[in-house]
Amino acid sequence: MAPATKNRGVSPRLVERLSLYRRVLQQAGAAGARATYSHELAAACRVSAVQVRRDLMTLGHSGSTTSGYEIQPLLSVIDAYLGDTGSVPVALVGIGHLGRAVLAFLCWRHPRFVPVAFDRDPRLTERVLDGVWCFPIDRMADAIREQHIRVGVVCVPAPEAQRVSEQLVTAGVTGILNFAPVTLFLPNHVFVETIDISVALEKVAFFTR
Amino acid sequence: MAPATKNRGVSPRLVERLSLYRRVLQQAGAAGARATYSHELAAACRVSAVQVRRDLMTLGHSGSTTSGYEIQPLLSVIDAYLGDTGSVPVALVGIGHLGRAVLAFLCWRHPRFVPVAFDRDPRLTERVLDGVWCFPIDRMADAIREQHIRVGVVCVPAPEAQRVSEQLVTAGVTGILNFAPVTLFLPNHVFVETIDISVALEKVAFFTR
DNA sequence: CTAACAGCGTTACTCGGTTCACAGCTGCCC
DNA sequence: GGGCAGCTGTGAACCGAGTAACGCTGTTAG
Repeated sequence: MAPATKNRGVSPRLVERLSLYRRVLQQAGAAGARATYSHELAAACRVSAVQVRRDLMTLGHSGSTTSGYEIQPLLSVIDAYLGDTGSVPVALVGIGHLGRAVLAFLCWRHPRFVPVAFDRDPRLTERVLDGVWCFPIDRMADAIREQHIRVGVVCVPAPEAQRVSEQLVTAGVTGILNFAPVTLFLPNHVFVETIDISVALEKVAFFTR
Repeated sequence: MAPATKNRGVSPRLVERLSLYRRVLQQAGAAGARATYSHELAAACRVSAVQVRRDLMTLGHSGSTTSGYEIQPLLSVIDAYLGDTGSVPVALVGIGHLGRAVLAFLCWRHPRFVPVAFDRDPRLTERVLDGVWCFPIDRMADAIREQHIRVGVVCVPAPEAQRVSEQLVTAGVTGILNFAPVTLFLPNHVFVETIDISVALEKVAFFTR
């Protein structure tokens, strides 16, 4: 009755942790480290050490008992598992403050994801933002089809989110990161991850006392 | 080893769902509905119907067999449970695009949360944004203490997040919503919720295939 | 040399959350 | 009026994620 996740047999939590591990390992590697212990990686991610070992076990990766895990090979394994198939084009809809925040973040900090931006407002489009050309939204479907874009990011106001995401899906997108505080109703084969700032704040407010 | 949650005996998932229920119920009520069935509420939140009933059971609320749950009383119960103690002041640090997005969202869509904004850059402060006065960051500790602010939102770049959140905590904040892609190390009594856009995107990219 | 130690890999278990299944109730239709 | 249909409430079963516990291996100190 809640089949929002066609998990492909993989736990989303595991993917989240692997993504965290990867980031920490990249930073550690850039800082000159060559190997890490499970408890170090665990502490850096607020996770238990056995959790790290178990996760790496499911990846089929083994470390050495003497110096822990070598960073570079481990990174390769994680990349392979997460499917690091080169750059990933992303359709970003909505260039308000939130959209621009995501845009800047992707361009400067996450070169793997290559965004293409769209907005309804003609005052925001037909120009370059953070090195990305912004299209009017009626060009969206064509652009998605031409570039075989599979991932969409929805940064539009709540009332437009459903319609925009439907357009994304009909154009070929199969995974959506949604920032609008609404639940999207889309075909089951589409993976939807909603980041609901409102709910998150309520949660913090609740546990803050 | 990962005691980041001092759950207070309550599951964070439950709080998230209650927050969703509340929003849906408010919208339904504004649309003129007077009562709703568990399966309707469930569908609107992408949850199973028994989950809804069970959640409401833990709240001690009962619906009627004939017409489901009356919206107004149910809203009251949820409000009471989530601790709707009037307005909640929020310290928002970092007025870049992300910060302004959160700011606008709070001011226009979520009047319960009353933000006060801070930034390091003097070009952004000493003025009004979205009806909120923006202070330079060296006024932050005083303002938090004076207004007894307990909730903080961190929208600063990753390298500054740790330092900023430490300042928030020493000034009296006990709950933080963190948007920076880093893991914060703070005293155990502080509740931290991290929204990691980078990880979320990786997850979508992974399950999109 | 060997004994203590530290870290990894793995299995068994625990625990919390979700779902199943069913009982009870109420209105409706024939 | 009696059965039927549909909803709620809830004890019990189920499931999966995380954890504890333990054996193994290599390292170090005495």
